[in-house]
Amino acid sequence: MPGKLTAKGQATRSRIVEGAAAVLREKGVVAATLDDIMARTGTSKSQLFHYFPSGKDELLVAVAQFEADRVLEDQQPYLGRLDSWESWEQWRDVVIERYEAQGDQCPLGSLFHQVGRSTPGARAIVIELLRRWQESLAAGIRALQATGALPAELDVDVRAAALLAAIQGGVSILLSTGRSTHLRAALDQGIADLRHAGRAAA
Amino acid sequence: MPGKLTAKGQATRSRIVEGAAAVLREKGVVAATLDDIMARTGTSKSQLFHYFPSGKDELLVAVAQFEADRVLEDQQPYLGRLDSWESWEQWRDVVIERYEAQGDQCPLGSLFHQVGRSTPGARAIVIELLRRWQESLAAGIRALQATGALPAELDVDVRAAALLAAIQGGVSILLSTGRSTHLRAALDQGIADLRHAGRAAA
DNA sequence: AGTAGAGTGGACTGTTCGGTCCATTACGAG
DNA sequence: CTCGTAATGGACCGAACAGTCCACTCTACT
Repeated sequence: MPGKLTAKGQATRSRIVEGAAAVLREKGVVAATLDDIMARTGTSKSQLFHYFPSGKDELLVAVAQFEADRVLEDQQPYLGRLDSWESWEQWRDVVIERYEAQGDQCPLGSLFHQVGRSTPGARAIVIELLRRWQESLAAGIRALQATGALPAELDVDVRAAALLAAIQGGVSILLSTGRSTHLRAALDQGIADLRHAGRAAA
Repeated sequence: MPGKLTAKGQATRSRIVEGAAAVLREKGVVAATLDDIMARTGTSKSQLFHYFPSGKDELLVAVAQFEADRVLEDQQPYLGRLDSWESWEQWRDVVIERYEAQGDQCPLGSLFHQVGRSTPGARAIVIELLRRWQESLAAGIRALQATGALPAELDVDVRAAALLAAIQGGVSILLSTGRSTHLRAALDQGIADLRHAGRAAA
């Protein structure tokens, strides 16, 4: 990678990453070729290798990072304020809506099946994404504990981990089957059980 | 595909499927080539196309079916008898053990990311697998209702769907990160909440 | 204005890999 | 025995595609 990037260079680089992300979403990691990305971003092959000298894999990792950031950004307004049951329901709706709209094209899932195994850096990106996601959920649970809606003894980390797994599974099933039933069930049941834990303590 | 298969033909065909399955597990769907499969199964290219005339995709679907069957077969002894809390715990242990042993090589996940999108038949295989899996869970819950351990009003289908999603998510995270924390949390929390629902009703 | 280095274009290459073809051998039914 | 069909071997093909190279242009800094 070039040590210096001029303003123009920066612009081109991000154009490549964003365009590549779009192509990958549409065609899938396996089918997408460098030529597709070139066509989409209006760049030449030499530019691709100019900004990502070690080739496709390096570009893929950059896209992965880009997409990972977007996942949380999208939910942040809701995910960051899980301090009432109402806000949990809102967040639930947003998650479902987002993934239903996205249908069976998952910007990340496919990316990591391809790259995650081989590249060491890619795995770190997923781990970090999941960590932050789970941390937000945990913060939400703690917020409810603070208001007294949930008992203090509740094991926040396990609950957050389980919830995150449920979401991931729901999404994963949505990707494989095209149906959002399981995602809905997972979120509804997860929140319901949380509420239940609150009621049981009261 | 040949209308008739002699005994020898049958044997070769399954040798190919099983060998291909092994290769796919080891190298991943993307990296595995027909030559790898030929080498592993001691067959020639003409044989591959003799038994799977439409080529790699058709073979991949056959492998997917093969693997899908194995997933449930493995768990069946436990999954088929979820009629006490004890048996649920046993099943939990088996699932975790199985997926931990398997590590980050998922016979199915990767397969469907590759084939599921394109081939119509492949998606049907996953859907059927999930349906049967969820049905077994639902049967287990109903068994507990029958013994009075769980209240009759409990929505079996949603609970089973949520549980299935939780498992899938746990596995999916295990594949991406290499850690089984979330799978454990998902199973533990899922079963705990189920028990909770039983206690609350009593 | 000049120059070093960033940015860009696009032809070219080497290889990998799915898929085709045909020749040869094994087999099973009549 | 023998003829039709299944089973097998392996050479060959062509397309797709990541990656290379070099020539040319633009930009920034002095």
